[in-house]
Amino acid sequence: MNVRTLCLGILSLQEASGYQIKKDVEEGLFSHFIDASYGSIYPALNQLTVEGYVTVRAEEQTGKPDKKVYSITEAGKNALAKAISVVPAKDKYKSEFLFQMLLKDYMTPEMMLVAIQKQLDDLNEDLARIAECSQDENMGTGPRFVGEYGHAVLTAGVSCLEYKKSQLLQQMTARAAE
Amino acid sequence: MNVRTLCLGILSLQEASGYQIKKDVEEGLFSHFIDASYGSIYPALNQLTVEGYVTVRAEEQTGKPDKKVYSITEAGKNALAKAISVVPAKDKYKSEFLFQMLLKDYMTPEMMLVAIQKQLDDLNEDLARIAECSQDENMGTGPRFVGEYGHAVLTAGVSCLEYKKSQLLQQMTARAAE
DNA sequence: TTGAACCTATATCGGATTGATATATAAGAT
DNA sequence: ATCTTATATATCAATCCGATATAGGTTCAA
Repeated sequence: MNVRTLCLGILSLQEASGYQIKKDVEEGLFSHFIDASYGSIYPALNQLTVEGYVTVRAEEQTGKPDKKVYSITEAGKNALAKAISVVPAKDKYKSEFLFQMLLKDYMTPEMMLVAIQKQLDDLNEDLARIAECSQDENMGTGPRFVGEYGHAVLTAGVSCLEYKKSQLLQQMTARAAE
Repeated sequence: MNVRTLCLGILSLQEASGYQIKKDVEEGLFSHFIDASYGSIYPALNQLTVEGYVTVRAEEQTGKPDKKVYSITEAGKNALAKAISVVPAKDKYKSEFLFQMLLKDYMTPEMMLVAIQKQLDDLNEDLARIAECSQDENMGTGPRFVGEYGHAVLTAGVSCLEYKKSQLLQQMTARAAE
């Protein structure tokens, strides 16, 4: 799945500027399973415009720079439906944290605690974001599905790490008492 | 975390060829949280050799092509310890599946079922891989930590999807009965 | 027996993507 | 006054993926 399809997907839910799309993938419900940078979003929107899958209109704003608002066309909706009606590729998950834990013999217990706490903070931040999005009563079934899946997975990660953290703290105090 | 650090990490556990590193990343305990292609592994190994962080030796094999076995040096171990003693970057998770579910209004129920089943198969495949690795009694505490975390998260995903799948099947039979 | 399919092994390259940076405007804080 | 933060678009070097090329060896059924 490339950034072009990602943009079509977001624009199928609401028209938006490049900046807003970036914000959606950074802070919205999308944030915990999608990523894209300005360097890929802006070229993608330009290409989609040329291909006729989206239209642009410049919108003046008071107190803010003008923005280009992109809207999906019928051709774009067809292209989107076609692009997502495939067997999904396997999830990609990259974790610097787990890589560190795998090599924890090279780390001090203090550094390990810092890493675990960072991971817990990250997971709880995502959970808070999902909880916030779930407030919205008129949320569609799609976002609800994604939110529930995310909640289940993140909660399991938090539980596991809270346990690991307590174990580590016990070990550290035991060692300090010697 | 770049591919150079990844290679150093793997070589700190065992000496290996570029091909073996790729296999580890694809099928080993690493597989569900790390990814790297030949196109990044081979250049990384060459660079690490020049930098003096690894050494190479050619090894002849009967019945197989010769291989270049890479070993980590003391300088390499120091560089590794330094590289992983940092606050870890946030996990990156990309899911084509969740993107599809978010836009499920553009999909048929049949296609949705296919996607959910694919995701279940992927999760169960990872769980099986972890179970297989956990057989090893002399597994260090690092791999055990990672295996337990992976097990917790993946199991939660499977439970959630099994429920979603049963709900969808009910809806489909109900609709067919009309 | 032969050739199709598959495994080990290294290497390269086009194209996609990231992360950082540049530019511009304006609100709000100190 | 000046600093930080937010909106908004754009570009680019460095990195990385996915596919492909090459080459020798094994297995096994037609």
